[in-house]
Amino acid sequence: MLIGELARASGVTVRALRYYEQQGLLQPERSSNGYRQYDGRAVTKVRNIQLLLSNGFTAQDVRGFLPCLDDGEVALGPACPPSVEAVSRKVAALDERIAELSAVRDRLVEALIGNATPPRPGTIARHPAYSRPVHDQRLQAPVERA
Amino acid sequence: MLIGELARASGVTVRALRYYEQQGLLQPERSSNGYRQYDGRAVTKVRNIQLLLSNGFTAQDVRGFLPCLDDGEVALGPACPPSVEAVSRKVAALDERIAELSAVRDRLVEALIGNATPPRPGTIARHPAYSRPVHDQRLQAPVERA
DNA sequence: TTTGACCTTGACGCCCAGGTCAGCCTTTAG
DNA sequence: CTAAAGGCTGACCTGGGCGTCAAGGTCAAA
Repeated sequence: MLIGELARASGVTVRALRYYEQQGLLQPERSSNGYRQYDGRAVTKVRNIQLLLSNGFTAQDVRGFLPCLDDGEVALGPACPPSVEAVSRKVAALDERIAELSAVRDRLVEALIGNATPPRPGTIARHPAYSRPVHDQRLQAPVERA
Repeated sequence: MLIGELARASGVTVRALRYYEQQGLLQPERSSNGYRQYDGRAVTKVRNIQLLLSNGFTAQDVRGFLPCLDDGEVALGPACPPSVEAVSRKVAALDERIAELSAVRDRLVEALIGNATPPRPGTIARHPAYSRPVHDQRLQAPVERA
């Protein structure tokens, strides 16, 4: 697929795609006329890249994540100890970030509910409508449709 | 407390504090000599500001969050319907962001564990060491110690 | 009284993630 | 053959979140 199609499919701009490539996040093939050629997996990959970038990670951070987000074919996991360690660190970083945001969320919910209830750590009046959401949507798994 | 002390206490730079003020996120008192004077709650507030900024929110976004992060004295909650709605939207935005990051996290963990296990949505081989962390640290509640 | 730490307001600079424009080439449709 | 649509590179611009001087005021200790 060409760059414009990928842009539409993944919801980012053409400019952003070229920028990602310049940052080493994408390596599309080139057809004889010089046009970039992406395969179907790029859609998922680009969505994931954008997702990380829009959540406060830098392009360099994302470069670190990429080998594992790429897809199942990549040699990773227990067979590749150094990268396992690296990825573990990434997971830890993500956990930290998620915990931070969750904390802010909870604080907001507290503000919403406990009007006259000052934030007393320990026993917090919780409204059922604002209990923890599910957060279990799996990340875009590669959808080979091209 | 003076700006330098707040900076040390909250872990941000003096420059950042002045920037936050310029962006309308902080309104410290001024003593007769023109020095900024912060109270104890500022430490918490600043931490929360920095937390949001470093997680992809803009200063404008943070302005929207502030009234509820401020602390218990502020009139909010059911007594203040428009802001309740606004805050609800913020909570939703946070939930979305948390879900996104959680998804990335899970994908990474999958890469870590399921070496020869391609990402099959539904049944995913999970390693106990990489099950969901707790994420239940409450946000910095105001600690009046000054 | 002088030194040093800390404060003030500008103002310019930097990085990052793109936006935008210019000038040109290629492919498809009429 | 020509126009429209899409692609290419290069270059400059932008906005957000600060870093970093510059030039000076304030205050406590020596």
